[in-house]
Amino acid sequence: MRQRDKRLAPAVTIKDVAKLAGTSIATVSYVFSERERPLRPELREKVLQAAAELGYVKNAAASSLKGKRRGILAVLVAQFANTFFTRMCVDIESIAREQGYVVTLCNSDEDPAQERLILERLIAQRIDGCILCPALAREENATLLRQYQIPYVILERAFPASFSEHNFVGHDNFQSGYLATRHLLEAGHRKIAFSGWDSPIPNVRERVNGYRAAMREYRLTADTERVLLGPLTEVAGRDMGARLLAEGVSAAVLGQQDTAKGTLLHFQDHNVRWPQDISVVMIGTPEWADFLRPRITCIQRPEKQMGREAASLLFEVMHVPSRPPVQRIFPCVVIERESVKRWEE
Amino acid sequence: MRQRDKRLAPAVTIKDVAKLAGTSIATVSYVFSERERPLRPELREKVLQAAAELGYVKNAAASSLKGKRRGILAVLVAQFANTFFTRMCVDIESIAREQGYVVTLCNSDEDPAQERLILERLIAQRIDGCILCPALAREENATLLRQYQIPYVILERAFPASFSEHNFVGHDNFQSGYLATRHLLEAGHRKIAFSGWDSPIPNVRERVNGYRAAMREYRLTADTERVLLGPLTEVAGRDMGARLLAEGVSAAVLGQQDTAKGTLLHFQDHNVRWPQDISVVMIGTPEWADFLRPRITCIQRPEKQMGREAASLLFEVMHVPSRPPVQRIFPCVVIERESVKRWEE
DNA sequence: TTGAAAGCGCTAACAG
DNA sequence: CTGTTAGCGCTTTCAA
Repeated sequence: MRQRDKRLAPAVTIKDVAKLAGTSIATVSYVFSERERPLRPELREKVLQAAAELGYVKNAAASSLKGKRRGILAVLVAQFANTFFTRMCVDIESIAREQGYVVTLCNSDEDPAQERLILERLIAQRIDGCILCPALAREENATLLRQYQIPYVILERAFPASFSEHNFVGHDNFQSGYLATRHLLEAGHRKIAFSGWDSPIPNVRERVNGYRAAMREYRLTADTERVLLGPLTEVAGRDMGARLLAEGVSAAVLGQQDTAKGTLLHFQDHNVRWPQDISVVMIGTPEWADFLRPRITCIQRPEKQMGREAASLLFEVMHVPSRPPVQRIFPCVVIERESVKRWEE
Repeated sequence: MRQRDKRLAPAVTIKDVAKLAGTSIATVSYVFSERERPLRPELREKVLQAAAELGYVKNAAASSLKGKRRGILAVLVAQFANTFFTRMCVDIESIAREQGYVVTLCNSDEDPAQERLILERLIAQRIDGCILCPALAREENATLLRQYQIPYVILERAFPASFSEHNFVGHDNFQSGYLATRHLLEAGHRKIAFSGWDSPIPNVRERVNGYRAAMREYRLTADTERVLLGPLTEVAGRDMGARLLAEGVSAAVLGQQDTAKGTLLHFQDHNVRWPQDISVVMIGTPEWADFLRPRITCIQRPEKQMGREAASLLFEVMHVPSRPPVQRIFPCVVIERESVKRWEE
């Protein structure tokens, strides 16, 4: 009676079901548990009946108290609205669901303090596992996960100093820069610039290294290199567009898709045509690229596979927490289109 | 000792903290509870110390057992990768975080069965509240939330038959169709088509109604109306592009952004120029529209405000569950650009 | 086959 | 001020 005073009727519990079915709570528990236990079929039926009648749903939180899994996985990314992440998340989510987990998708918005706060909340929820794409690629918060013994996988952004200490899924940034540059070199270009995000994250730096390596292979010395970096904004990208033209290069690697957007908008607004005026290769495959004509030659990262891999690696870690960390790096491919023309000196 | 046999060390609990601080578990509980209780400052300090030393984090699941809130809010959308939803989610998430909640973001992928499964999982987690954008605008699953007394807000897709029975936040679909059409009519167009998604969702139908209403205001009879609908794919959109041209209209309302993408790609690939060859107004503001030249006149929906409103309405419902349902409909605005030319008969 | 009962980690009377 | 204790809903051992 006192309970009825509350605004909400209390949720139906195992006890209510047991009473209605005329059995004990243990029996009800077993009916809804994964663990098998011999049970007279008609009793089982009665329990199921009663549960359906009352609309019983097992309380996962209570269940977790007794050492059962919580049924929650977290995915914490740094740039929620970035399609690169969104695409991976879609697959992570569907795999997790197949395995009976709900996924909590959070956004640190590239802010380590925010990320820390979110992780603390997630730890308070006693999540079963976490896929983390660390804000600004900072390691400190990953340590939290380790400290609380939560199985986790680092996604896409590695910690160079302790690379092999974490489970990791990412793509080969070096290779993406290398492939993009080599593609231009093979087309005869020699004055090639690289533009991208001037970030604390090693990813773009790795791409720059790939660019440099390719340049070296063609015996191009350091003084021929042109690396333009700037903040992660459209405006900065536009600015890089202008600088790219001022540099007088015949080709450019657009090394990061958000800044590339600004650069290409600048080109478009100033009647700079590709590949006539400048040849370009972009790292990434944002949706807006579908509208560019001529179409842009891109370096494609295998987002779907990466998402699937991150999820299955997480499950492996959850099953065998003592497993030594593994790192899985995915290669990229060149999607050749019409933004590169042959260059004859 | 037996505990140590497990692969994972057991999480530190209130008991461990109490022991180290040399106090009772009740005291520890109060230190970490929102409820105030007079407490000697130095004791409080000792508890905090001990907790920090052990790395104690309150178990939200256990806490929820005693009627405390769980600290989880769910957002379940039908099209996870659609920027319209993503943008709203970003704001919902940040508001929820301010209030101390973790947001679980799920994707039903426009499949009611999937949606039901997810909702059951969420109910099992005893989420504190839910924002639901129902797959195919079907009502059946919203009923689940009501049945389990979970505070909820329906987002963006209304149930016409029982509109006022649910808390709702959405934009004015009728008005968006109306404004788009009137904009074209005011520019002198009379042969105007409407294209969009042939969906079971009332939203696009409402937009069509808006289109019709505007046409009527200009004394255009039903036989001058041209409504083209098709599936939610780029290919279907391209097809609509071709049909739009075949219809010989001078202007079109692109009533849904995913099909609009196909239509505009078709135009682009067939050298159909806007506004020279056809004037267009699009409902929606997808990111790719930034690249279209001339720029497309759009109907903008206030995504940010809608997200914030959905979140705050949910909090209101959570505080006063008995509150009669309210519906909040947001108006749209015309963002005028260069895709409409004056039409002289 | 089934049930009784002892907790899981935490909250909140209630008693000192 | 602070500690004791009875649960919250569920799992699982042990006994019947």
